Formats: sequence, C-alpha cells, structure tokens
Amino acid sequence: MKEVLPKFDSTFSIDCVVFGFDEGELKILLIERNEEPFKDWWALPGNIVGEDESLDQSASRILNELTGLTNIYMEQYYTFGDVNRHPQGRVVSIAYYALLRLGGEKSVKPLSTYAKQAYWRNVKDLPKLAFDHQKIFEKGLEKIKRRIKHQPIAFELLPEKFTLTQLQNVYEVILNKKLDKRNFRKKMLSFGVLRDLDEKQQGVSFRAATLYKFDKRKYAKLFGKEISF
Amino acid sequence: MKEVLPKFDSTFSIDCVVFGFDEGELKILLIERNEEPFKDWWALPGNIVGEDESLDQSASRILNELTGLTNIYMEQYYTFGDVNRHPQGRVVSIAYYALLRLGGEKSVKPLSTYAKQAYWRNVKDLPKLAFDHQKIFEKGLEKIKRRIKHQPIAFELLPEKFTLTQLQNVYEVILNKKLDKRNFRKKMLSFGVLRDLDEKQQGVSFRAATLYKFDKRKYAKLFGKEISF
DNA sequence: AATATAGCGTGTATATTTTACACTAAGTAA
DNA sequence: TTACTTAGTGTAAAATATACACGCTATATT
Repeated sequence: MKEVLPKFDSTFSIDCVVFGFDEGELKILLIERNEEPFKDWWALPGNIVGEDESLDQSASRILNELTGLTNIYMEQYYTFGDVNRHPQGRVVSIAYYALLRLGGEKSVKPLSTYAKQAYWRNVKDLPKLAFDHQKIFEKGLEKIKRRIKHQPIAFELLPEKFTLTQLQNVYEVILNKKLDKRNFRKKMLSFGVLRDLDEKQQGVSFRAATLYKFDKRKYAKLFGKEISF
Repeated sequence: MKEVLPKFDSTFSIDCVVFGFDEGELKILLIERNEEPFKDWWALPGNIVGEDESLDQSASRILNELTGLTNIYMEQYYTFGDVNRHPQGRVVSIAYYALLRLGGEKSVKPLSTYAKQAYWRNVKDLPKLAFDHQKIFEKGLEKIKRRIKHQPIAFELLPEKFTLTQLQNVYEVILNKKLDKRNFRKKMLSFGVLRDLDEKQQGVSFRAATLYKFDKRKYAKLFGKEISF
C-alpha cells in the first residue's frame, strides 16, 4: 500500500507560542535548548509529531509535558515549511499558540529532557531565537492581536474571576494601545457575556474591584454577533 | 546528521481550494481522480510537496500545473493532520485557498496525470469528496468569508476592470446575503481604493456601467485602517 | 480619629457610522 | 416611439463610537 506515496526523508514538528499574562505584561514561554542543533539557544517549545498523534493531540501533549497542565486553550495558526529551516533535514513545523492563566508562578516546571529549563519572557524583550522561531513568534503575536478583537480569548489569559481593569489591561497590552476606561467598560458589558459575581477582589490595599466571570453560555447564544474592539 | 531526527513513514501534501467567480456563482475547481485511493472520486487539486520546494512554492507549482497560470493569488490557511486521513499512510496536508479571475472559460486544462479532468463546480452543489476534502473545503470557504470582510480579496475574483455591481455581487455571494446597493457603493467608494476608469462596460444590452479598477497603491497607503463589511 | 493614597465606578454630549428606503437616467431592442 | 433593463443617486433616523473628570471607598499611615 504505502509504496504508492512518494517519500523522502522528512518529518513534521509542532512549535508552540505559549502566551501568559502577568504583572501587566504579555509573556511567552521559552526553553533553553539542551541539544544540537542550536544547543544553549533559546527556542519555542516544540517537538516531533508522533506516529499515532493527530496534530492537535501532539500540541496538547507538548503543552502538557511543558506545564503539567491539560486542557490548555490553543489553536493552530500557521505551518512553516521552508526547505532549509532546519539544519538537519526537511522539517515542516505546524505552529500553535496557547493561552495560559498565570496565577503568579514565574516558572513552569520543565519536564522534557530536550530543555534545560523553561522561562517566561516578556514579548517586548526576547532573546535571539533558534531556527525560524522569531518568525513563528511574530506571526503568532499578530494572530492573537487580530483574534482578540473578535473572539473572547482575553479571558483565557486571566484567572476565572477577574476585574474589568485586569481585562482592559490584557486588551491594552496585546493591542499595544491605551483604551478609555469608561468606554471599555460600557462596551464590554454591553456584549452581555460577563457575569457580575457580587464579589470583591481580595487583599488589595485600596478599594476592591468587583469580580466578573466570562459566561460561555451567554457567549454561545450570541452566535454570529461578533464582539468587536 | 539526519539520524538525530526521529522518523517514521510520513509525508506532506498540499491541497488547494481554488475559487472562481462566474455567472454570479462562486465555484471551485475539482478534479476527478485517476488513481487509487479514491479512484473516480472528486477531489480537491493537490499533490505531494517536493523535496526542494517550500510549501508556497509547492502550492504555486500545483496551481500552475492545474491551470497553466502563474502568479495566482493564494494563501495558506490550515493544516490537516488526523492520523487516518489518508488510507495509505500518514499524510499531513497543508491547505491553501486560491482566487482566480474567470474570464468565461468553463474548464481549465488539466495537465497532471493524476487527474482525468478538472471542472468548475458551484460551491452550493458539490459532489461527495475524497479523503477529508469536504472538511478542507468548508474551512477554506469560512476563511474567505472572514477575510473578504477586511481584506481586498474580492478583486482577485474579478477581471481587472469591473463594475460596482459585479463587485457587490461577489460580496453578496460569498457572504451569502443581500446588500443594499446605495450603501454598498457609498462605503466601497469611501475607502478610496477604487479608480474610476472613465470607461464603460461593453457589449451589454442595457445602460453600460462605469468600470473601476482596484488601486493597490492607494490601498497600501491606508495601512492599518481596515476595510470592513 | 484624622488624613492621605490609590484605584474603583460612573454619565453625558457630540461626532461618526450605519441603516432604511425609491425614483430618475441612460442605453438597447423591438 | 415605446418598452425594457440596469445604472446611478440622497436624505433622514437610528445606532454606535468617542471624548472627557470627578466623587467614592477601602486601606494604610500618622
């Protein structure tokens, strides 16, 4: 059977741009490579797709190995296949971005052997990256910039309960521009997808803000009606 | 060198959803397969990526073999990699959509040996498709539906000189809804990306409409400012 | 207890954009 | 000349987006 398919040495891999939002900054996870090629360079987390894995499964696995978490929000966004992108042969890489809730942890336990360590790095201050990972990152960032305007992905970067100021912050950092507080709140609440939890922020040394939750149910009911920023 | 990369029998292919607009209908090119698997089935045009081709190059080549044309507008939009999507082994397929100006030809000369013939088929009346091509097509259609709202891709489906009615038609068919003529024209002209050619339609048996051209120069100058429908 | 501090939460007026809607003009064909 | 078919045009009302500033409240400090 298989002999019908033309073959040459080639393989495919997944690379992930894992975004997190913390201390008012948008960050991504980078690993320090432990192996050739690009040993000791910084790189996006990624790996070869297994024989019995779909692409999504492979991305999930990689994210799980990296963070210990399951059910991470992720989305495939582009495939990179330049002939010489990998020095050891033809490797086509399918890129995913993932969005993570950071609860304050600064580092994620690195489980794989292919990395020394994983670190969160502010997207505004990235080191030189291995392979074509700079390009992959840039396209991923562009992607979420577009997507956050119409899709409810900002919530994936926040804890389940969040304040409107925190939410506005995510938008401002990703869109890279200041938004008007009153207008932001008016518009955001007008979509009717936030549930007021009748609960206040804890442990702040000033007036506590109301906590909200993203209501998937209500969002689903919007159907076509698009959120738009 | 290469032995560092884990390998198993696998390969990658390109599949193209080639859109054309003709007689007020949105169509795609389908081929009738000449080989197993799915011999005699309808399928999207596609092929295996060559060893020395980038993905874009491969897609260009496939489109050229199919149509004889070069410089076709195309864009990669998703990669399909379910384990069992191909009965003969692991084949990951990178999907492109392409947009073609149809000048009235009904069929495109099929050059490859892997197809008996290529035909234009109305997207509203497609036959059963081989592999997971139905899914690939649907995602491609969704993609251009989204994209036409913000990007100037409608022009790729029209001859260089077109009337506003023709343009509105493209929008209506792709978005699948009627638009108001006056509002459409007002908005479209307000973007300032159309050049009035001071020229009229020829050979129509009624009042001839003014011809316009998409002005890439002016569009480039808009920069961030997005078209929006 | 009084005061300072820091972020929370709110409303209105204006400008802009979107929507709804129907007739005359121009060219062709009979 | 008439009939037919599509081109081309404007306005008013509604909805949405923008610009803008201050009193409130909880905590921390003295």
